[in-house]
Amino acid sequence: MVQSKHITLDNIANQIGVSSSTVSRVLTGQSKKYRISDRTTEIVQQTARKLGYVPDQLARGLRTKRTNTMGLIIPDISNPFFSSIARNIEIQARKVGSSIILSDSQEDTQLEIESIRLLQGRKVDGLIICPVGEDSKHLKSIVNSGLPVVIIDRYFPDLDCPYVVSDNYQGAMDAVTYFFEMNHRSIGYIQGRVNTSVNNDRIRGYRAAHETRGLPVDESLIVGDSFGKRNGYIGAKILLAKSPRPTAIFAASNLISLGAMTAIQEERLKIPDDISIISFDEQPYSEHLATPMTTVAQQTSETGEIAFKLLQSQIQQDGKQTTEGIVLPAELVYRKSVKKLEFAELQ
Amino acid sequence: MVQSKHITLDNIANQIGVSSSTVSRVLTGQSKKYRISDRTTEIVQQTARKLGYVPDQLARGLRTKRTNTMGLIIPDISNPFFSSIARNIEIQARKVGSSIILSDSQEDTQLEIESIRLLQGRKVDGLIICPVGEDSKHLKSIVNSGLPVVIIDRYFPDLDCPYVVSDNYQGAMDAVTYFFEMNHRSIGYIQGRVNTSVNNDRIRGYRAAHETRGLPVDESLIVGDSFGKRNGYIGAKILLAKSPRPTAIFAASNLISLGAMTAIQEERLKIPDDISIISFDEQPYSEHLATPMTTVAQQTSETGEIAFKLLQSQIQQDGKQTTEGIVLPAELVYRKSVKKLEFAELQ
DNA sequence: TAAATATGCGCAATCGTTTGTTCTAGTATA
DNA sequence: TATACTAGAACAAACGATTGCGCATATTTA
Repeated sequence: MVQSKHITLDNIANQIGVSSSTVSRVLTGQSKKYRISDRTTEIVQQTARKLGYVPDQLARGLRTKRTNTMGLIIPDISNPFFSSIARNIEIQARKVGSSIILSDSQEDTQLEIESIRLLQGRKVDGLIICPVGEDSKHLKSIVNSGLPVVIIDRYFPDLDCPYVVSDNYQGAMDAVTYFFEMNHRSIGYIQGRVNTSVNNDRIRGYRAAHETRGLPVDESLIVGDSFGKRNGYIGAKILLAKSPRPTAIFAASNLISLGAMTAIQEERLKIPDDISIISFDEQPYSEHLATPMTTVAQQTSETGEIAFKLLQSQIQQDGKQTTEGIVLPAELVYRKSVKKLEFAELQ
Repeated sequence: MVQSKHITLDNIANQIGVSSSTVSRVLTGQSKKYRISDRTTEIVQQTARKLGYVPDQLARGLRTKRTNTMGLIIPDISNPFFSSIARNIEIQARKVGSSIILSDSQEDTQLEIESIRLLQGRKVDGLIICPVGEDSKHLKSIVNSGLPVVIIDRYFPDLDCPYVVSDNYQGAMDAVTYFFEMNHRSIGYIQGRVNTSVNNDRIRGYRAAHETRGLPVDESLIVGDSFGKRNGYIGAKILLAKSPRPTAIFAASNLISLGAMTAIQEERLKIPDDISIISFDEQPYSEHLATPMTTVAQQTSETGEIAFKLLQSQIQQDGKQTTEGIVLPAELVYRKSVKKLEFAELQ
């Protein structure tokens, strides 16, 4: 293999005595358009192949203003919910020859802002962001700058930008309604980060379910402030210490329920006999848990695919967005973590 | 905000009446070296900040031959084992201002090869690869090309390239030995992709544990051919159908054990009463499973961090690698999925 | 006071591609 | 035979940043 270093268009051009522009045109499939002869075309292609030419995307991007690269900013890629989305974005990207630059914002708005800067410098064609905070100032400024952006998992009412989210309202409503149907009346809610759309919508669903039944919401049953495992643990500890103890817990994420389970275990309580639980986020392991978990499943692979396609079309239309937002249904997956209370058990 | 479009060095230079080279030198912190006056330095910095200058990494990379970008090729980013590694790589990268281009090879060698090409074109400074197949030809050719590469999770004896792997041999040995200590004698092994170093080493450990005890290996107890969930399901089905049935199953990955659990459930068997199981890969949910799972824990975050640092130092030393390979211990996490057999239960 | 050195910065080439324009033959048309 | 096309390809200017070298002044040294 004569792969001395890096083969450039000029290398090829010199090798066969044509100009680099000719080589470029052939290799980008513009032979016809620029009337390159079949013979020349053939020779160029052969030589390129023989030398193992790989076009320099930096140079190309510099010239064309298109890098076929997209930025993906995720709060925590190790969370299977996000990594599943990421995977589907990557798979779509590959299909059209795009690459994904991954940025883990570590649930930190400051890092998120830094990531945006970084990715802008890398001249990504567009950005898919799962924003971490309540504030959308930095997002607004980048959307205004004309860079195509798609938001996932969250949305901001005052931000004019396409988004893909689950129907968190309906999902929470269904879950809590199901609790009601199983005769639960005291349902704790371990929420995620407050003031995010995800959380707001789920809370709204939680309240709406109560309202529909004409039941008041006990505000002291709403605890927590993050989507992490630790918060699940703490939230459950608090809920379980109340008396009377709530009979059910609604956990706002897979990590929250994991933490909650640890707390429940520590208190030597059994699911669902002592406490019922429903968790947002279906996971491969949900059915294999000590008590198979009733969950609210979000469509992660669809989220990824749609987000990418939304971004793509936005890029192709040169930043002009046509779609407003897409809401994907969230579906309750029934398992064993909710007990049907007999009326005798109710206080 | 006067962020018309993209601010370049020239924009700044014109604005304040200096040359773009001066601006460049100031902004890259070379004022002293090139004797730029404090006054000029100050003005340049202010103007750059005011205009919101973000250096074009494409142009910079084209000129400097350094992109501060690394490629990461992973078989399945939605697998928490890999996403955990990916996360730690990204966190390290961020610390030094590097970006990660993520490529999901979808367990397909062909896609892996494509990914390598793609990333080469994007002029990554280096590559971290978790190779999917048994073949290392394509890896060898890229290592020879001088591009810094670090292999993770696997290694190839004939490939001169730094790697970071778990001590799969020891991990498997410990697991199987523990089975023996609990009086198991018939231990099924649901293996992953054959002929990968991971699998080879685990098999070696499995065999060595037998050998140490002077016990023969029943080859029919070694089943399976992939690290996926489906294979776990099928493998378990096969093992459970044998008679006499093995008393224990060693699952070569988190996904395999997940699949195996489904099969075990279908057969209406209980862990550990009817069948004991140990799984490779510790997961956040391991302790919350129907039967808390005894696992072989790999150090995923360390793997990511070390891999990145290995790559970094290789890049800084301009491709000359000094390290051979790093083996991280794998630790048995004891839980409840292994039953101590009474001798009466042995055939 | 002449020579030497220091200070502060600009010139212009370069990285590898793309692309609008131009150039040169050969061929067709009038 | 002069003119007009056409085919085929080269020229050269970008894109934005970096960097070796050079060029003026200003200051110091002998």
